[in-house]
Amino acid sequence: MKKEKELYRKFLRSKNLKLTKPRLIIMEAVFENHDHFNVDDLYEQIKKKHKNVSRATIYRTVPLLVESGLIKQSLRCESKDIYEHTYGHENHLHFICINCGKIIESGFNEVANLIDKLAEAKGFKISEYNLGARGLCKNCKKNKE
Amino acid sequence: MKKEKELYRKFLRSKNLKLTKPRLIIMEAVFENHDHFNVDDLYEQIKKKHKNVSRATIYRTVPLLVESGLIKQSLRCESKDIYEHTYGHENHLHFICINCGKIIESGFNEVANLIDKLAEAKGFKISEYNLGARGLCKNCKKNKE
DNA sequence: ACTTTATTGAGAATGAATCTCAAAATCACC
DNA sequence: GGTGATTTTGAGATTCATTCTCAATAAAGT
Repeated sequence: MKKEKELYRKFLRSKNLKLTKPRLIIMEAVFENHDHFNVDDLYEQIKKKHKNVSRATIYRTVPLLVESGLIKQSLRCESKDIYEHTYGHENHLHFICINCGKIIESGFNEVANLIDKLAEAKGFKISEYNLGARGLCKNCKKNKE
Repeated sequence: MKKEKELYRKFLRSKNLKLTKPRLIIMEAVFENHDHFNVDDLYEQIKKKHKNVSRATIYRTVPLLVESGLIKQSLRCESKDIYEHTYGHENHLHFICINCGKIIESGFNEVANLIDKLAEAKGFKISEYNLGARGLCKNCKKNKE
C-alpha cells in the first residue's frame, strides 16, 4: 500500500503534475478497492467518506493511474469502462456475464504459460495480458431455460 | 458466401424471426466487408447502394448476427463497438506491439481448449473470447537494445 | 387477400465520457 | 508564511454512440 502511493507520487512529479487533494483521494479510493471498479464506483465510494470529488476529476485522474502503470483498463462491462489493479496483483482471466454483468475470475498461470510459449515462438516480449471471455454465468445460464 | 447466408436464414427461422428486407440488406453489407466494421460503416455502405435502412435497424440487427455466430464483437475502437467476422475466419490470439502498433496473430485452439476447461469448472458458458497481450514485437525489442 | 403479429423508421431519450471556464488550489520563489 | 504564475477543480453543458418509443408497414400462415 505504501509503495503504491510512493510510485504514484513519483509518477506525478515526473510529469510535473501537482499533488492535489482530489488526486490523492482518488488514489486512496482506488487502493481500497481490491478488484474491479469503474468511475461510478469510485464516485460513490468517495462520497460515502464525505470527501467530495467531482465525476469530471475522476474521469481526468483515472487515465493518469493507468499511465502510471498501477491500474489498467479491462474489458468494458454494462457499457462502462472498467479498471483493475496491476501493481502487486496477480493477473486474472475474466469471464464476463453478458446477462448480469458479473465478473468471474479464474486461474491464469496455465494460460499465461501457454501464451508465453506462443509469443516466444514469434519473438514477442509480453508486458501485459488481456485475457477474457464473454458468455453466461452459471445462474443466468440456468435462468435462460 | 452462400453458406453464410443460408446459416443466417436458418438462424432467423429457428428463432421465429422474419426474413425482412432490411435484415437481408444488412447481412449482405456485412459480408461485403472482409474484416472489421462498426455500425456507422454499415450505415454508410448501405446508403451508397441506394438501399435505405435506418441506424436503429442496424443496431437491432447486428446483435442477431452476433448471436448467430457469424460475427463477434471485437475490442472497441474510437469509442465505437466494432465487429469482426468469425464464420470461415479462424480465431486468433492478438499480440499488439506497444511500440509500433503492429498486430501479430497467433494460433488459438490450444489456448481456447484450456480456457474452455477453466470456464466449465465455473459453470460458465463462453460465447466469445477476447485474448491478447501487449508488448514488444521482434523488431522493436531488438531496436530497444 | 385477410389478419395477426413482428418489424421498421424517425426522432426522442439515455447515459457515459468529455469539454468549458470561472474559481480555487498548488508550489516555487522570495 | 505570503505572493503570484500556473494547474487543477467543480458544476454544468455538451457530445455522441446506443437504445427506446410508437405509429405505420411488412411478413407469412390461413
